[in-house]
Amino acid sequence: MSPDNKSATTRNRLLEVAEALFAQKGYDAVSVREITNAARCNLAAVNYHFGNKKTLYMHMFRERWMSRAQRILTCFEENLAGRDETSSSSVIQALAEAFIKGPLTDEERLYHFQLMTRELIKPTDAFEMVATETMRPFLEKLGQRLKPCLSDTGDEERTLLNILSIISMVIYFNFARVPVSKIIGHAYDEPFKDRLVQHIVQFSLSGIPLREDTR
Amino acid sequence: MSPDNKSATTRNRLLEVAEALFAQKGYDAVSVREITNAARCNLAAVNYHFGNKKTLYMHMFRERWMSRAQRILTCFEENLAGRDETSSSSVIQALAEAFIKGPLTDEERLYHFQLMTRELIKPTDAFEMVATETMRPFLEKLGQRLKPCLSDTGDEERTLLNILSIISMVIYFNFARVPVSKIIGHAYDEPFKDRLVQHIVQFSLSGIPLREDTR
DNA sequence: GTCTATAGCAGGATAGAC
DNA sequence: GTCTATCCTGCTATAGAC
Repeated sequence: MSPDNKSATTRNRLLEVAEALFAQKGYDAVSVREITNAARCNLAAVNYHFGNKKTLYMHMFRERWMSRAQRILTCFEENLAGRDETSSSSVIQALAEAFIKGPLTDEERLYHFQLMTRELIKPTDAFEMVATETMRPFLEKLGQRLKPCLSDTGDEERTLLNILSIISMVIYFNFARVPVSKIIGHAYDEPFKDRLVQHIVQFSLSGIPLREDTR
Repeated sequence: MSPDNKSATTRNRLLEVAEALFAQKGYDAVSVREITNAARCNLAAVNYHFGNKKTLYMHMFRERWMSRAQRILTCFEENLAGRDETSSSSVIQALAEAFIKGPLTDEERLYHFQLMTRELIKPTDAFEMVATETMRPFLEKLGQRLKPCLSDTGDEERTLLNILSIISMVIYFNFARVPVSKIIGHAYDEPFKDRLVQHIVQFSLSGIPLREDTR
């Protein structure tokens, strides 16, 4: 119930390195030995603290991934608080900034999106947890913000597709950073992130910039 | 050099089941035993035909994934041939249809995108191959088609971001079919795919549909 | 080309000393 | 709570019969 400091830090180190390794390599590609070596503790520590490897993964998701998602959501609302909350561009910019610039370090952000993308391709028990406790409330909140701005409020499916499309860009430009960097020819530095946010806002609001005669 | 039919079919069965299993579970989660059992052949067959597990994966990517990508590209160009090739909506619709409806069965399409997404998260040697032989030429071709329609032809980065944003939606709505189905409340049937293509075209051309006073 | 048998090793998990 | 030692299962890969 009240673990002493030493056990708490071992437990936390395990969660920390587990997140990094599971994100980079995927659940099956990481061995418990690799995790405990990286956390500078004994092989048996995983079983002592979490019972088994699978439960470590679930605890990692609950205690680290979901709290990060919460930080992003909080950042989104703080971004919005300082702006016109009823304008669609404010909402989308607040959203894009929370995800692409946001409160996370570049490393944290990469791991966060790698883990989520892995769950999207091959959902585990963690996905159900994330879907009900994080994604659904977030989609609801986002829907409430955006619906007043949308013209087709009657069509629930179209509204959802619009929101998911914005999310798809945010996800893509985060989890596919390595190949995107290769394609555009430079790294994800701060100026580029600013341009990326601007691009997402503009694309979401009016699509690609078209010459008048080619629509 | 000229394998008889029997060996060819064993080899092909191996490639076929390997693709399905690697796509669904990821490289490390699939054992050679599982593959050879599913292909109804012997454990040693993988080593006889491909040397080792890793080489099987690479051959699978080269012989199955890339030929599928080629079929999608061909479909894109056929879609385009029947329409106004200079209109941006034609180009985007041809693109979205090639990927979302296209020449693949639903199962093939799912595997195709799962494999690509796995390579995006954690690139292997296959990614380099795909990047140079498939993605780059495809981006070039797409760029040539779309650039004449875009108004900011001077800014290479903005052009790329626009193209990547369209691609991000196509990828997302394919690889995340399961969660998207849950969110929208029904399966990816043909009518929905039509609506999805229309949505992607419209979103790409003009973004979310806004009420006049909320921009 | 296909099979069986097995070498050789790495994996998750546990028992029990400290 | 942390460690060492160990069990046992399952893995990749290969040798060699057919």
